[in-house]
Amino acid sequence: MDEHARKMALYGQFARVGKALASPARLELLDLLAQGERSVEDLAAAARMKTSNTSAQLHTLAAAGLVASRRDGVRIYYRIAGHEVTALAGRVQDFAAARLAEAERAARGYLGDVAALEPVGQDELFRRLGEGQVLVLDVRPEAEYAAGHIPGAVSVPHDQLAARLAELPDGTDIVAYCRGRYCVFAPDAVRLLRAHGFPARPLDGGLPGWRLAGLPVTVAASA
Amino acid sequence: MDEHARKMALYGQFARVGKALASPARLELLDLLAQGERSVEDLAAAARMKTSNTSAQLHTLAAAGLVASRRDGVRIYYRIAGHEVTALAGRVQDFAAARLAEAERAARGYLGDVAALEPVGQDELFRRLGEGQVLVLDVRPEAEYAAGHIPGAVSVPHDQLAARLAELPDGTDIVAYCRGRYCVFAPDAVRLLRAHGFPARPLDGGLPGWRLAGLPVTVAASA
DNA sequence: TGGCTCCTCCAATACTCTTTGGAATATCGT
DNA sequence: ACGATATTCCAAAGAGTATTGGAGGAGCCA
Repeated sequence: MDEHARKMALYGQFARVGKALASPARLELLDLLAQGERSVEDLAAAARMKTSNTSAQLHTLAAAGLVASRRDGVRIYYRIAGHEVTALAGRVQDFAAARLAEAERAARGYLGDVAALEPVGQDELFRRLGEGQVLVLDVRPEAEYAAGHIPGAVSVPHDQLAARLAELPDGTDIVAYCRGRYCVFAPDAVRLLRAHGFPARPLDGGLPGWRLAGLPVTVAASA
Repeated sequence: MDEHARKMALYGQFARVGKALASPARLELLDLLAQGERSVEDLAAAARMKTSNTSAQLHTLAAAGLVASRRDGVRIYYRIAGHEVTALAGRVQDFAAARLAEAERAARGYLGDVAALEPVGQDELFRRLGEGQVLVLDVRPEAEYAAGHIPGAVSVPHDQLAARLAELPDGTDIVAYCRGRYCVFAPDAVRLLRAHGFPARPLDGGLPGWRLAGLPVTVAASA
Protein backbone atom coordinates (compact mmCIF):
# COMPACT_ATOMS: atom_id res chain seq x y z
CA MET A 1 0.00 0.00 0.00
CA ASP A 2 1.67 3.17 -1.16
CA GLU A 3 1.36 6.61 0.29
CA HIS A 4 -1.37 7.71 -2.04
CA ALA A 5 -3.46 4.66 -1.26
CA ARG A 6 -3.03 5.37 2.44
CA LYS A 7 -4.16 8.94 1.95
CA MET A 8 -7.23 7.80 0.05
CA ALA A 9 -7.97 5.32 2.81
CA LEU A 10 -7.84 8.13 5.36
CA TYR A 11 -10.13 10.41 3.38
CA GLY A 12 -12.40 7.45 2.83
CA GLN A 13 -12.72 7.12 6.57
CA PHE A 14 -13.47 10.83 6.96
CA ALA A 15 -16.15 10.50 4.32
CA ARG A 16 -17.94 7.88 6.42
CA VAL A 17 -18.97 10.62 8.80
CA GLY A 18 -19.97 12.91 5.95
CA LYS A 19 -22.03 10.15 4.39
CA ALA A 20 -23.85 9.61 7.65
CA LEU A 21 -24.88 13.27 7.57
CA ALA A 22 -25.90 13.07 3.93
CA SER A 23 -29.52 11.98 4.28
CA PRO A 24 -32.56 13.97 5.39
CA ALA A 25 -33.87 10.94 7.23
CA ARG A 26 -30.72 10.51 9.27
CA LEU A 27 -30.49 14.19 10.13
CA GLU A 28 -34.03 14.05 11.41
CA LEU A 29 -33.24 10.99 13.50
CA LEU A 30 -30.26 12.79 14.99
CA ASP A 31 -32.50 15.72 15.93
CA LEU A 32 -34.93 13.36 17.60
CA LEU A 33 -32.15 11.54 19.44
CA ALA A 34 -30.78 14.87 20.63
CA GLN A 35 -33.84 14.99 22.92
CA GLY A 36 -32.92 11.73 24.61
CA GLU A 37 -32.66 8.04 23.87
CA ARG A 38 -35.52 6.34 22.07
CA SER A 39 -36.47 2.97 20.73
CA VAL A 40 -36.45 2.11 17.05
CA GLU A 41 -40.20 1.87 16.75
CA ASP A 42 -40.67 5.12 18.59
CA LEU A 43 -38.23 6.87 16.29
CA ALA A 44 -39.88 5.35 13.25
CA ALA A 45 -43.25 6.69 14.34
CA ALA A 46 -41.85 10.12 15.17
CA ALA A 47 -40.14 10.40 11.79
CA ARG A 48 -43.00 8.78 9.87
CA MET A 49 -40.73 6.10 8.52
CA LYS A 50 -41.05 2.32 8.25
CA THR A 51 -39.41 0.49 11.11
CA SER A 52 -37.13 -1.48 8.81
CA ASN A 53 -35.87 1.66 7.16
CA THR A 54 -35.40 3.40 10.49
CA SER A 55 -33.40 0.42 11.67
CA ALA A 56 -31.20 0.57 8.59
CA GLN A 57 -30.57 4.29 8.95
CA LEU A 58 -29.74 3.88 12.61
CA HIS A 59 -27.21 1.23 11.67
CA THR A 60 -25.63 3.63 9.21
CA LEU A 61 -25.41 6.26 11.93
CA ALA A 62 -23.97 3.74 14.37
CA ALA A 63 -21.37 2.62 11.83
CA ALA A 64 -20.22 6.22 11.56
CA GLY A 65 -19.96 6.50 15.32
CA LEU A 66 -22.74 9.05 15.63
CA VAL A 67 -25.13 7.00 17.73
CA ALA A 68 -24.91 4.11 20.17
CA SER A 69 -27.51 1.66 21.35
CA ARG A 70 -28.38 -0.52 24.27
CA ARG A 71 -30.87 -3.30 24.61
CA ASP A 72 -33.51 -3.25 27.32
CA GLY A 73 -35.61 -6.37 27.14
CA VAL A 74 -37.30 -6.65 23.84
CA ARG A 75 -36.47 -3.20 22.66
CA ILE A 76 -33.35 -1.39 21.61
CA TYR A 77 -32.72 2.17 22.61
CA TYR A 78 -30.55 4.38 20.48
CA ARG A 79 -28.85 7.49 21.76
CA ILE A 80 -26.53 10.20 20.48
CA ALA A 81 -22.92 9.05 20.92
CA GLY A 82 -21.89 12.32 22.51
CA HIS A 83 -22.48 16.05 22.64
CA GLU A 84 -20.09 16.61 19.73
CA VAL A 85 -22.56 14.78 17.53
CA THR A 86 -25.34 17.21 18.37
CA ALA A 87 -22.91 20.06 17.81
CA LEU A 88 -21.75 18.64 14.48
CA ALA A 89 -25.24 18.06 13.13
CA GLY A 90 -26.25 21.51 14.37
CA ARG A 91 -23.37 23.10 12.52
CA VAL A 92 -24.35 21.41 9.31
CA GLN A 93 -27.89 22.69 9.70
CA ASP A 94 -26.85 26.21 10.67
CA PHE A 95 -24.42 26.33 7.79
CA ALA A 96 -27.10 25.31 5.33
CA ALA A 97 -29.61 27.79 6.70
CA ALA A 98 -27.04 30.59 6.63
CA ARG A 99 -25.41 29.90 3.27
CA LEU A 100 -28.00 28.32 1.03
CA ALA A 101 -30.76 30.64 -0.04
CA GLU A 102 -32.98 27.66 -0.76
CA ALA A 103 -32.43 26.23 2.71
CA GLU A 104 -33.19 29.58 4.27
CA ARG A 105 -36.41 29.65 2.27
CA ALA A 106 -37.30 26.13 3.35
CA ALA A 107 -36.68 27.06 6.98
CA ARG A 108 -38.87 30.12 6.65
CA GLY A 109 -41.56 28.11 4.92
CA TYR A 110 -41.63 25.56 7.71
CA LEU A 111 -41.00 27.73 10.77
CA GLY A 112 -42.20 31.14 9.66
CA ASP A 113 -40.20 34.19 10.62
CA VAL A 114 -38.63 33.08 13.88
CA ALA A 115 -36.38 36.11 14.22
CA ALA A 116 -39.51 38.25 14.41
CA LEU A 117 -40.44 36.39 17.59
CA GLU A 118 -37.22 37.65 19.20
CA PRO A 119 -35.73 34.39 20.45
CA VAL A 120 -34.26 34.48 23.94
CA GLY A 121 -30.60 33.50 24.26
CA GLN A 122 -29.59 30.68 26.58
CA ASP A 123 -27.63 32.93 28.91
CA GLU A 124 -30.44 35.45 29.12
CA LEU A 125 -32.94 32.77 30.05
CA PHE A 126 -30.57 31.28 32.62
CA ARG A 127 -30.19 34.67 34.26
CA ARG A 128 -33.92 35.33 34.31
CA LEU A 129 -34.56 31.83 35.66
CA GLY A 130 -32.54 32.75 38.73
CA GLU A 131 -34.69 35.85 39.18
CA GLY A 132 -37.83 33.74 38.94
CA GLN A 133 -39.72 36.18 36.72
CA VAL A 134 -40.37 33.86 33.84
CA LEU A 135 -42.52 30.85 33.04
CA VAL A 136 -40.67 28.30 30.96
CA LEU A 137 -42.83 26.07 28.79
CA ASP A 138 -41.54 22.80 27.35
CA VAL A 139 -43.77 22.22 24.34
CA ARG A 140 -42.21 18.95 23.19
CA PRO A 141 -44.01 15.64 23.59
CA GLU A 142 -44.20 14.55 27.20
CA ALA A 143 -41.70 11.67 26.81
CA GLU A 144 -39.02 14.11 25.74
CA TYR A 145 -39.74 16.33 28.71
CA ALA A 146 -39.33 13.30 30.94
CA ALA A 147 -36.00 12.45 29.31
CA GLY A 148 -34.60 15.82 30.33
CA HIS A 149 -35.81 19.41 30.56
CA ILE A 150 -34.84 22.86 31.73
CA PRO A 151 -35.07 23.13 35.55
CA GLY A 152 -38.45 24.52 36.54
CA ALA A 153 -39.93 24.17 33.06
CA VAL A 154 -43.54 23.08 32.77
CA SER A 155 -44.52 20.44 30.23
CA VAL A 156 -47.31 21.51 27.91
CA PRO A 157 -47.00 19.47 24.72
CA HIS A 158 -47.63 21.60 21.66
CA ASP A 159 -50.80 19.74 20.74
CA GLN A 160 -52.35 20.45 24.14
CA LEU A 161 -51.41 24.07 24.44
CA ALA A 162 -54.54 25.52 22.91
CA ALA A 163 -56.71 23.56 25.34
CA ARG A 164 -54.66 24.52 28.37
CA LEU A 165 -54.28 28.25 27.94
CA ALA A 166 -56.49 28.82 30.98
CA GLU A 167 -53.85 27.24 33.23
CA LEU A 168 -51.33 29.91 32.39
CA PRO A 169 -50.85 32.89 34.70
CA ASP A 170 -51.63 36.31 33.30
CA GLY A 171 -48.93 38.87 32.84
CA THR A 172 -45.93 36.61 33.42
CA ASP A 173 -43.36 36.49 30.67
CA ILE A 174 -43.35 33.12 28.96
CA VAL A 175 -40.45 31.41 27.21
CA ALA A 176 -41.27 28.34 25.16
CA TYR A 177 -38.71 25.86 23.91
CA CYS A 178 -38.69 22.71 21.83
CA ARG A 179 -36.31 20.43 19.97
CA GLY A 180 -33.99 23.00 18.53
CA ARG A 181 -33.55 25.83 16.12
CA TYR A 182 -35.41 24.06 13.33
CA CYS A 183 -38.34 22.71 15.31
CA VAL A 184 -41.77 24.26 14.80
CA PHE A 185 -43.25 23.61 18.19
CA ALA A 186 -41.91 26.63 20.04
CA PRO A 187 -42.44 29.20 17.30
CA ASP A 188 -46.00 27.94 16.80
CA ALA A 189 -46.60 27.97 20.53
CA VAL A 190 -45.32 31.51 20.85
CA ARG A 191 -47.58 32.69 18.05
CA LEU A 192 -50.57 31.03 19.68
CA LEU A 193 -49.73 32.51 23.06
CA ARG A 194 -49.27 35.98 21.65
CA ALA A 195 -52.57 35.72 19.79
CA HIS A 196 -54.16 35.21 23.21
CA GLY A 197 -52.37 38.12 24.77
CA PHE A 198 -49.56 36.34 26.57
CA PRO A 199 -46.10 37.94 26.38
CA ALA A 200 -44.17 34.99 24.95
CA ARG A 201 -40.85 34.40 23.22
CA PRO A 202 -39.10 31.24 22.00
CA LEU A 203 -35.79 30.00 23.39
CA ASP A 204 -33.09 29.94 20.75
CA GLY A 205 -31.70 26.48 20.09
CA GLY A 206 -34.20 24.45 22.08
CA LEU A 207 -33.09 21.93 24.66
CA PRO A 208 -30.10 20.68 22.62
CA GLY A 209 -28.75 24.22 22.47
CA TRP A 210 -29.28 24.61 26.20
CA ARG A 211 -27.38 21.37 26.82
CA LEU A 212 -24.53 22.38 24.52
CA ALA A 213 -24.22 25.66 26.40
CA GLY A 214 -23.45 23.57 29.46
CA LEU A 215 -26.56 24.66 31.33
CA PRO A 216 -28.31 22.39 33.83
CA VAL A 217 -30.93 19.86 32.79
CA THR A 218 -33.44 18.13 35.04
CA VAL A 219 -34.09 14.47 34.37
CA ALA A 220 -37.32 13.02 35.71
CA ALA A 221 -36.71 10.35 38.34
CA SER A 222 -36.95 7.03 36.50
CA ALA A 223 -40.25 5.27 37.18
CA MET B 1 -47.69 21.55 0.73
CA ASP B 2 -48.46 20.30 4.21
CA GLU B 3 -46.37 20.66 7.30
CA HIS B 4 -44.69 17.30 6.94
CA ALA B 5 -43.71 18.01 3.37
CA ARG B 6 -42.24 21.33 4.48
CA LYS B 7 -40.24 19.61 7.18
CA MET B 8 -38.90 17.09 4.70
CA ALA B 9 -37.98 19.93 2.37
CA LEU B 10 -36.02 21.59 5.16
CA TYR B 11 -34.13 18.43 6.10
CA GLY B 12 -33.53 17.84 2.42
CA GLN B 13 -31.78 21.19 2.29
CA PHE B 14 -29.69 20.37 5.34
CA ALA B 15 -28.68 17.11 3.71
CA ARG B 16 -27.25 18.99 0.74
CA VAL B 17 -24.40 20.11 2.96
CA GLY B 18 -23.96 16.62 4.38
CA LYS B 19 -23.88 15.17 0.88
CA ALA B 20 -21.16 17.58 -0.12
CA LEU B 21 -19.06 16.27 2.76
CA ALA B 22 -19.81 12.67 1.87
CA SER B 23 -17.05 11.96 -0.61
CA PRO B 24 -13.32 11.40 -0.04
CA ALA B 25 -12.50 13.34 -3.20
CA ARG B 26 -14.45 16.39 -2.09
CA LEU B 27 -12.96 16.37 1.40
CA GLU B 28 -9.50 16.30 -0.11
CA LEU B 29 -10.37 19.21 -2.39
CA LEU B 30 -11.58 21.17 0.63
CA ASP B 31 -8.29 20.52 2.39
CA LEU B 32 -6.38 21.74 -0.64
CA LEU B 33 -8.57 24.82 -0.95
CA ALA B 34 -8.03 25.58 2.73
CA GLN B 35 -4.47 26.54 1.72
CA GLY B 36 -5.66 29.17 -0.72
CA GLU B 37 -7.50 29.50 -3.99
CA ARG B 38 -6.50 27.26 -6.87
CA SER B 39 -7.46 26.53 -10.44
CA VAL B 40 -9.33 23.43 -11.48
CA GLU B 41 -6.42 21.86 -13.30
CA ASP B 42 -4.10 22.58 -10.44
CA LEU B 43 -6.51 20.96 -8.00
CA ALA B 44 -6.96 17.99 -10.30
CA ALA B 45 -3.21 17.45 -10.45
CA ALA B 46 -2.80 17.86 -6.69
CA ALA B 47 -5.58 15.37 -5.97
CA ARG B 48 -4.59 13.01 -8.78
CA MET B 49 -8.01 13.25 -10.34
CA LYS B 50 -9.19 13.82 -13.92
CA THR B 51 -10.01 17.42 -14.66
CA SER B 52 -13.58 16.61 -15.64
CA ASN B 53 -14.20 14.81 -12.41
CA THR B 54 -12.57 17.56 -10.38
CA SER B 55 -14.78 20.07 -12.12
CA ALA B 56 -17.88 18.05 -11.31
CA GLN B 57 -16.91 17.68 -7.65
CA LEU B 58 -16.20 21.39 -7.38
CA HIS B 59 -19.63 22.09 -8.78
CA THR B 60 -21.14 19.85 -6.14
CA LEU B 61 -19.25 21.74 -3.45
CA ALA B 62 -20.31 25.06 -4.93
CA ALA B 63 -23.95 23.96 -5.05
CA ALA B 64 -23.74 23.24 -1.32
CA GLY B 65 -22.27 26.66 -0.66
CA LEU B 66 -18.90 25.34 0.48
CA VAL B 67 -16.77 26.89 -2.22
CA ALA B 68 -16.92 29.87 -4.55
CA SER B 69 -15.13 30.61 -7.76
CA ARG B 70 -13.93 33.47 -9.89
CA ARG B 71 -12.66 33.56 -13.42
CA ASP B 72 -9.31 35.08 -14.27
CA GLY B 73 -8.71 34.97 -17.97
CA VAL B 74 -8.79 31.44 -19.20
CA ARG B 75 -8.78 29.81 -15.83
CA ILE B 76 -11.20 29.53 -12.97
CA TYR B 77 -10.06 29.78 -9.40
CA TYR B 78 -12.00 28.08 -6.67
CA ARG B 79 -11.77 29.07 -3.02
CA ILE B 80 -13.28 28.07 0.29
CA ALA B 81 -16.51 30.04 0.81
CA GLY B 82 -15.54 31.04 4.35
CA HIS B 83 -13.69 30.04 7.46
CA GLU B 84 -16.70 28.12 8.75
CA VAL B 85 -16.21 25.71 5.89
CA THR B 86 -12.68 24.88 6.96
CA ALA B 87 -13.94 24.55 10.52
CA LEU B 88 -16.82 22.31 9.48
CA ALA B 89 -14.68 19.98 7.38
CA GLY B 90 -12.10 19.91 10.15
CA ARG B 91 -14.71 18.88 12.66
CA VAL B 92 -15.86 16.05 10.48
CA GLN B 93 -12.29 14.82 10.18
CA ASP B 94 -11.50 15.21 13.86
CA PHE B 95 -14.70 13.45 14.76
CA ALA B 96 -13.88 10.51 12.52
CA ALA B 97 -10.33 10.27 13.80
CA ALA B 98 -11.50 10.43 17.41
CA ARG B 99 -14.52 8.16 17.22
CA LEU B 100 -13.89 5.60 14.52
CA ALA B 101 -11.21 3.08 15.36
CA GLU B 102 -10.72 2.37 11.68
CA ALA B 103 -10.21 6.05 10.88
CA GLU B 104 -7.73 6.36 13.71
CA ARG B 105 -5.87 3.40 12.25
CA ALA B 106 -5.92 4.92 8.77
CA ALA B 107 -4.56 8.19 10.16
CA ARG B 108 -1.80 6.37 11.97
CA GLY B 109 -1.00 4.33 8.88
CA TYR B 110 -0.66 7.45 6.77
CA LEU B 111 0.87 9.90 9.24
CA GLY B 112 2.60 7.65 11.71
CA ASP B 113 2.45 8.48 15.41
CA VAL B 114 2.12 12.24 15.31
CA ALA B 115 1.48 12.59 19.03
CA ALA B 116 4.94 11.15 19.65
CA LEU B 117 6.39 14.15 17.82
CA GLU B 118 4.84 16.42 20.45
CA PRO B 119 2.96 18.88 18.25
CA VAL B 120 3.25 22.52 19.23
CA GLY B 121 0.00 24.36 19.93
CA GLN B 122 -0.86 27.49 17.98
CA ASP B 123 -0.71 29.74 21.02
CA GLU B 124 2.60 28.33 22.12
CA LEU B 125 4.15 28.93 18.71
CA PHE B 126 2.73 32.44 18.56
CA ARG B 127 4.29 33.23 21.92
CA ARG B 128 7.66 31.82 20.92
CA LEU B 129 7.53 33.66 17.61
CA GLY B 130 7.50 36.91 19.54
CA GLU B 131 10.56 35.80 21.45
CA GLY B 132 12.34 34.97 18.20
CA GLN B 133 13.83 31.72 19.43
CA VAL B 134 12.31 29.45 16.84
CA LEU B 135 12.69 28.72 13.14
CA VAL B 136 9.37 28.11 11.47
CA LEU B 137 9.45 25.94 8.36
CA ASP B 138 6.61 25.89 5.83
CA VAL B 139 7.00 22.51 4.13
CA ARG B 140 4.05 22.84 1.76
CA PRO B 141 4.54 23.37 -1.97
CA GLU B 142 5.83 26.83 -2.74
CA ALA B 143 2.59 28.07 -4.29
CA GLU B 144 0.75 27.44 -1.07
CA TYR B 145 3.38 29.34 0.87
CA ALA B 146 2.92 32.23 -1.52
CA ALA B 147 -0.85 32.16 -0.99
CA GLY B 148 -0.38 32.74 2.72
CA HIS B 149 2.00 31.64 5.47
CA ILE B 150 2.91 32.20 9.09
CA PRO B 151 4.81 35.49 9.53
CA GLY B 152 8.54 34.84 9.43
CA ALA B 153 8.18 31.26 8.22
CA VAL B 154 10.67 29.99 5.68
CA SER B 155 9.48 28.01 2.69
CA VAL B 156 11.20 24.66 2.28
CA PRO B 157 8.88 22.39 0.32
CA HIS B 158 8.86 18.88 1.74
CA ASP B 159 10.44 17.39 -1.37
CA GLN B 160 13.41 19.75 -1.12
CA LEU B 161 14.05 19.47 2.58
CA ALA B 162 16.55 16.60 2.43
CA ALA B 163 18.67 18.51 -0.07
CA ARG B 164 18.58 21.74 1.89
CA LEU B 165 19.40 20.58 5.39
CA ALA B 166 22.74 22.39 5.23
CA GLU B 167 20.92 25.76 5.08
CA LEU B 168 19.42 25.23 8.49
CA PRO B 169 21.06 26.76 11.56
CA ASP B 170 22.33 24.39 14.22
CA GLY B 171 20.82 24.33 17.65
CA THR B 172 17.76 26.47 16.92
CA ASP B 173 14.39 24.91 17.69
CA ILE B 174 12.47 24.19 14.52
CA VAL B 175 8.70 24.06 14.08
CA ALA B 176 7.43 22.65 10.80
CA TYR B 177 3.88 23.05 9.54
CA CYS B 178 1.87 21.94 6.56
CA ARG B 179 -1.72 21.66 5.34
CA GLY B 180 -3.35 20.56 8.55
CA ARG B 181 -3.75 17.85 11.08
CA TYR B 182 -4.00 15.10 8.48
CA CYS B 183 -1.20 16.18 6.17
CA VAL B 184 2.00 14.13 6.09
CA PHE B 185 4.45 16.82 5.14
CA ALA B 186 5.18 18.23 8.58
CA PRO B 187 5.38 14.92 10.46
CA ASP B 188 7.68 13.52 7.78
CA ALA B 189 9.79 16.67 7.83
CA VAL B 190 10.10 16.54 11.61
CA ARG B 191 11.22 12.93 11.49
CA LEU B 192 13.81 13.74 8.85
CA LEU B 193 15.07 16.73 10.80
CA ARG B 194 15.32 14.77 14.01
CA ALA B 195 17.19 12.00 12.23
CA HIS B 196 19.77 14.64 11.38
CA GLY B 197 20.01 15.97 14.88
CA PHE B 198 17.76 19.04 14.59
CA PRO B 199 15.39 19.70 17.49
CA ALA B 200 12.12 19.82 15.54
CA ARG B 201 8.40 19.58 16.30
CA PRO B 202 5.32 19.86 14.09
CA LEU B 203 2.70 22.59 14.48
CA ASP B 204 -0.70 21.20 15.37
CA GLY B 205 -3.37 21.94 12.77
CA GLY B 206 -1.15 23.34 10.04
CA LEU B 207 -1.89 26.67 8.43
CA PRO B 208 -5.68 26.21 8.41
CA GLY B 209 -5.60 25.66 12.17
CA TRP B 210 -3.45 28.76 12.59
CA ARG B 211 -5.92 30.76 10.52
CA LEU B 212 -8.91 29.45 12.45
CA ALA B 213 -7.21 30.47 15.69
CA GLY B 214 -7.31 34.01 14.37
CA LEU B 215 -3.53 34.34 14.19
CA PRO B 216 -1.80 36.54 11.60
CA VAL B 217 -0.97 35.28 8.12
CA THR B 218 1.47 36.83 5.67
CA VAL B 219 0.44 36.90 2.04
CA ALA B 220 3.20 37.32 -0.53
CA ALA B 221 2.84 40.56 -2.46
CA SER B 222 1.12 39.67 -5.69
CA ALA B 223 3.54 39.51 -8.62
C1' DT C 1 -9.74 34.83 -37.46
C1' DG C 2 -7.35 30.71 -35.97
C1' DG C 3 -5.11 28.15 -32.73
C1' DC C 4 -4.30 27.31 -27.98
C1' DT C 5 -5.54 26.30 -23.26
C1' DC C 6 -8.61 25.61 -19.56
C1' DC C 7 -12.86 24.34 -18.13
C1' DT C 8 -17.57 22.61 -18.52
C1' DC C 9 -21.04 19.73 -20.34
C1' DC C 10 -22.68 15.34 -21.96
C1' DA C 11 -23.56 10.44 -22.28
C1' DA C 12 -22.58 5.97 -20.73
C1' DT C 13 -21.13 2.74 -17.32
C1' DA C 14 -20.66 0.96 -12.97
C1' DC C 15 -21.65 1.64 -8.31
C1' DT C 16 -23.87 2.75 -4.13
C1' DC C 17 -27.77 4.11 -1.40
C1' DT C 18 -32.74 4.22 -0.19
C1' DT C 19 -36.81 2.17 0.61
C1' DT C 20 -40.06 -1.55 0.89
C1' DG C 21 -42.29 -5.96 2.30
C1' DG C 22 -41.58 -10.07 4.22
C1' DA C 23 -38.88 -13.60 6.57
C1' DA C 24 -35.81 -14.49 10.38
C1' DT C 25 -34.16 -13.59 15.11
C1' DA C 26 -34.19 -12.29 19.96
C1' DT C 27 -36.41 -11.54 24.21
C1' DC C 28 -40.21 -11.60 27.40
C1' DG C 29 -44.15 -13.40 29.88
C1' DT C 30 -46.96 -17.23 30.54
C1' DA D 1 -41.79 -24.40 25.04
C1' DC D 2 -45.13 -21.01 22.91
C1' DG D 3 -46.95 -16.85 21.45
C1' DA D 4 -46.34 -11.98 21.19
C1' DT D 5 -43.58 -8.09 20.24
C1' DA D 6 -39.52 -5.41 18.77
C1' DT D 7 -35.84 -5.37 15.83
C1' DT D 8 -32.83 -6.95 12.26
C1' DC D 9 -31.83 -9.19 7.98
C1' DC D 10 -32.66 -9.98 3.18
C1' DA D 11 -33.78 -9.35 -1.67
C1' DA D 12 -35.29 -6.44 -5.11
C1' DA D 13 -36.58 -2.20 -7.46
C1' DG D 14 -35.65 2.38 -8.18
C1' DA D 15 -33.01 6.57 -7.58
C1' DG D 16 -28.98 8.81 -7.32
C1' DT D 17 -23.73 9.33 -7.65
C1' DA D 18 -18.88 8.74 -9.40
C1' DT D 19 -15.95 8.49 -13.03
C1' DT D 20 -14.42 8.57 -17.70
C1' DG D 21 -13.56 10.13 -22.50
C1' DG D 22 -14.75 13.17 -25.69
C1' DA D 23 -17.31 17.14 -27.59
C1' DG D 24 -18.31 21.95 -26.89
C1' DG D 25 -17.57 26.75 -25.11
C1' DA D 26 -14.93 30.69 -23.41
C1' DG D 27 -11.23 33.55 -23.22
C1' DC D 28 -6.40 34.78 -24.67
C1' DC D 29 -2.86 35.89 -27.96
C1' DA D 30 -0.94 36.27 -32.30
